[in-house]
Amino acid sequence: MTNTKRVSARTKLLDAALSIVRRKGFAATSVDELCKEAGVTKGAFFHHFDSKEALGVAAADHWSETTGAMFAAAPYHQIADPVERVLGYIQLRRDLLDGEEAEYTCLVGTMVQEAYTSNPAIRDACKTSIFGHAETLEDDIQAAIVARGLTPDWTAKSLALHTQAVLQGAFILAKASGDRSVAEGMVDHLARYIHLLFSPAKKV
Amino acid sequence: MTNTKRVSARTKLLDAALSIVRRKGFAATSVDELCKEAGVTKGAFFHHFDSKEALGVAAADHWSETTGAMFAAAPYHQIADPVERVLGYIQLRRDLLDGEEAEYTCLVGTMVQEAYTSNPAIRDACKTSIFGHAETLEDDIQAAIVARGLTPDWTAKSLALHTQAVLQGAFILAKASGDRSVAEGMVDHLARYIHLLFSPAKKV
DNA sequence: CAGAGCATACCAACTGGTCGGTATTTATGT
DNA sequence: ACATAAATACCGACCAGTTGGTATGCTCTG
Repeated sequence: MTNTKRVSARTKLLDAALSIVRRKGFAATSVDELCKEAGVTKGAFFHHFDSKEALGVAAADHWSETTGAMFAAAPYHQIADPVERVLGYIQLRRDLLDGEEAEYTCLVGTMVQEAYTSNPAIRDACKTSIFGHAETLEDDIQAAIVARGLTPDWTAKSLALHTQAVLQGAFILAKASGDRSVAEGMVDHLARYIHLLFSPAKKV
Repeated sequence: MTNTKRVSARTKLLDAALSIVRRKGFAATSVDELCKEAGVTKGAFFHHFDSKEALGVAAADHWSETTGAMFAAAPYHQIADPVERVLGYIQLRRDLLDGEEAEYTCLVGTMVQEAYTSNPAIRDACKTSIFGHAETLEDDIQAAIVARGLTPDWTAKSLALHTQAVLQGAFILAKASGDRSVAEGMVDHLARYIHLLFSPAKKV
């Protein structure tokens, strides 16, 4: 729709939202604060977004796009064995925990807790982001099931969602403890679970 | 300290906080709203709590006490086999997902996401609640390790925390999707993981 | 000059918090 | 047992600052 020459105020506001909302939550983040961080005025804000709620929806979409592009370009996709590919994804998520300071958490996981009853539009945008990302894992998991000749009593979809649940939960424990390394322990358990599920040493 | 004959305003405010904060988040819950729900006035609020922040800390503590008492009284503790006892806990958590309308989520998991950078006192109270609850599982898991004669490369503590991460993450996915049954799928995966870890069919 | 992009000034509603006062217990002295 | 003093619990009007949102106008570019 818009051309967005240079760095538009809209993009700067969305980036500011990603940063501040992840730290403080959506409700605690004021429009003024967003504008100050982005270096624009309130007039610019309400020129690009009809309301603070609309900014929340746009931020969730923006999050889906940026993270989606990042995971799509990740090298783990080139691993031949589908089981190793799934484990490659989990290893990537583990590596990301050591990333930039306090920039490791998930925007939509944070927002949806505040919005799931009071703000359907934001909740739906968060839902699309989380479940859409899970779908990118589903094919690899299904291929892994076929490759190992399994006939599990669980679905590829449910396991893909389980990985997201573990990651979201790991973020919460990391935030509560103030120590990101505890999250690594959770991800290690997840990797071990995947390993056990697809291990040929299983019988009965 | 206080005797709290009848139903004191303090208790009513804490109960109101449990209800509203879990639905809307801490920042989006106003003091006025809390008072209205509790049926008391602002004077009562600031008589019992120095600030809204102090209410948040007290609510987290209140949450720890009520849920702690509930889990302590649960029948799964009487299961003889420690592995089955751990699975009994997970089954209980699964059953709770079908509980009262929108009353299945965790107060401290919601609050800590908003408070972990901006409010150390609340964050610490949430940390104590989550990690304290995890500790009640640790002994059973350790006993299970001994009972099965395992020498795992993971600790009872890390597995206890992993269960909490799965549950917290399951809440987020349930909120995002508006469907609590997806959370059941995550818990089932957790139960399967526990089963595989302590399964005697494992080798190498 | 038309319209997108943005800035400034402004507003009503709401925010957390204060303050003087009153009702209700509880503690104490006799 | 009873009066009284002293806390404690609670009320509700009020406040200054902040909130999301608006109205208007300037300034570019095509």
